[in-house]
Order: sequence, then C-alpha cells, then structure tokens
Amino acid sequence: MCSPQTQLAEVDAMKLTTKGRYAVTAMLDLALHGQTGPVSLAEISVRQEISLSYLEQLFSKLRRHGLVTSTRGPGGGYSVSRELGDVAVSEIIGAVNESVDATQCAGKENCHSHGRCLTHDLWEGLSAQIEEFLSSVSLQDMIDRHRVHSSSVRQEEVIVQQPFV
Amino acid sequence: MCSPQTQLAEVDAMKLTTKGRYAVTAMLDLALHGQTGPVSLAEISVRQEISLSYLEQLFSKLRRHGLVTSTRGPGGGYSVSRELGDVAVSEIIGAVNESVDATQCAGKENCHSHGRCLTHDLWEGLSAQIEEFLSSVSLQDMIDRHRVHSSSVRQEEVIVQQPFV
DNA sequence: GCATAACCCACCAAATTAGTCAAGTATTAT
DNA sequence: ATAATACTTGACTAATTTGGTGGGTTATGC
Repeated sequence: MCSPQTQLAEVDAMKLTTKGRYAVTAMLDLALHGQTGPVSLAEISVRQEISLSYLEQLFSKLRRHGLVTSTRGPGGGYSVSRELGDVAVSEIIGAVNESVDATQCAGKENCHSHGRCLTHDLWEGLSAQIEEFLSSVSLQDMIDRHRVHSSSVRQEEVIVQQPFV
Repeated sequence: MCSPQTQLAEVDAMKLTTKGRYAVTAMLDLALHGQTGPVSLAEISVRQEISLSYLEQLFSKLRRHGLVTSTRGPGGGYSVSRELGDVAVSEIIGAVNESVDATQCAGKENCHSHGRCLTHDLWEGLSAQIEEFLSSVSLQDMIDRHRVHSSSVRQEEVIVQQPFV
C-alpha cells in the first residue's frame, strides 16, 4: 500500500457490504432450517429473496472455504459443515470477499518515513479490531442473542456479555 | 426492506469500504497536524496520497455533518470542530456514506410473517453491534492506542481496555 | 490586486456489485 | 435406465460505487 506502484491497493481488510450481508443472511437461513437435513438454494432464494444464481456464486465460495458442505441429488442441498458456534461471521464475510489479491505490497517495506504510514497504521489497528470483533461472533451467538433480546428479558445481560474480550 | 417494492433496499447500516477508510485517514491526518491551525486539503492530499478532488467531496460531507470547520482564504483549511475524544469513527464513516435514501421502508411494517424477517433481524442486531463498537472509538482513542502499542509497553493494557462496554 | 484556498458542479472512466442466462455434470428415487 | 433434482461453470450484463477531471465561483490575507 505504501509502495508507489500500488496506487490504491486493497489491503484485505474486512469489508462490510451487501455481499457479506447476503452471505451471512443465507448462512443464518441455513442454520435455522438445516436441522432436518440439507437445505436447497431454491428454498433460501425464496425465503430470503436473493436470486438463485447469486446464491450459487456465494455458496461456491462458502463451500471452497469449508464453511458448508453440499449434498447432490433429489433432497440435496447445503449444510453448515461445523457446529454453529464454530462459524464466525468474519469467516463468512471473508469467504465471499476473497479476491485474487495479486497486487499486494506484502508486509511493510519502505513504509517508515512518510506521514502516510502513521495514519495507515492507525487504520490497520482499527481494522484489526473490527475483524477481531467479528471473529468473536458465531452464527450460534447471533441466534442466541436474538432469542434473549426478543423475549422480555432484561437488557443488562445482553449488554454485559459482549463478545469482545 | 421487507416490502415487495423495495427490492434490495439499503438499510443504512454501517458500511466499511475504502471511502470510509479515506475519510478516517484524512481526519486522522487533520488530528495529527491540526494543532497549530487549519490544515489545507492540499497538504493532506500529498501526505495521504488522496486526490484533492476526492478529498473535497469527502470534506464537503464531513463539514455538513459538523465534524470539521473550514477557514477560507490563504492559510485556511479545515479543522476538527470538536475535541478529538468526541469524534467517533462511526460518525466519520456515516458522514461520507450518507445517501439520499428515499426508497426506504422505514420501520417494520409487514415484516412479521415471512422467514426473511428473522434473519433480517439477526443481521440488524449484528449491524447495530458493529455500529456501537465504532461509536465507542474516537480519533483520540486511535491515536492513544497506537502510541501505547508502538512503544514497548505491555500488551495487556491494550487488550484489557477495549472500548466495547 | 492577487495568490491562496474553500466551495460548487457537471461529467466521467474504471471497478465492483448484483444478477442473468445457458449449458453442463453429478446424484438418486423410482 | 431415466427423469428429476440439484450443484457447477462461465460468459455476459446492468446498476452502482469509486475515484477522479476540469471547469468555475467566492472569500480572504498579504
């Protein structure tokens, strides 16, 4: 990012876009409806109003990252491949945001003299914190927290037990 | 988002893109160099390698949101309008990501029967947490934390004093 | 007055996102 | 076997966002 030839340079920081939201939404649908067996993308497409082809793109990446497993044939579909508590939101978002990432100035080469690099470091630090935060939230967490929240339980618990260590 | 006419519907959730990063970076530059007076966009442009015109776009929004004040004429420039501890990262990112947002299904209208809305709620919950997290980090926090981190002080402090309450 | 800088605006090229379409391949219930 | 179901792949496109140009206008310190 600091070398001249890499003009704008995507550091592979956590990106929060609708793409990631679609992926998380779909994974949540899978988590909620997948107890009895595989869930077809067609079902998810209808329930979540995401186009089937777009879901195929997303799940192709999710599968390559080992987050879901597929079952072919009639009655087939996708299943979450691990326990819900072991699937972090950051993994889901990271999986669908994967890029070829060829042009990356790995590490910090000549990045110590310019004023840019201090702010660069500061942003990296924040970025790392966001990622750490999203790493600490699993699908199970999201479901549990919602359950607690939507019932008339005290808010205190929800706020105190934040995932950030 | 749940009504049929709103197909994809941007809920105004926190978006983490390069645009927001540019804004935070520029604000940090302002914070670090603005002690002696206003800082011109030209300076920031050189230091942070962001085009002047793009900075103008960003600061136009930052100014309209009251995060910076401008001083015209020679020796002029921008200043952070509040104390650094009072400027949250979430405000900066939110300011530059403002959208006209006309087509929005405000509130939750007919959103209680479909399966979509549970996952929708779950995402909203996470989104709120991310926003809350970013709200708790100020420019001053970022600078302080970096200072602590870059000197050879124990890591413990940094980890323990996380901004998330 | 003049250079400096904020401000404003319309327009644009490239990249990314989101979605479509079509032709496959694999699995399995029957 | 075979049809049905479901996943795979890739090319293609529309919409949006990103980042930038280039033209100007206004305010102000010297």
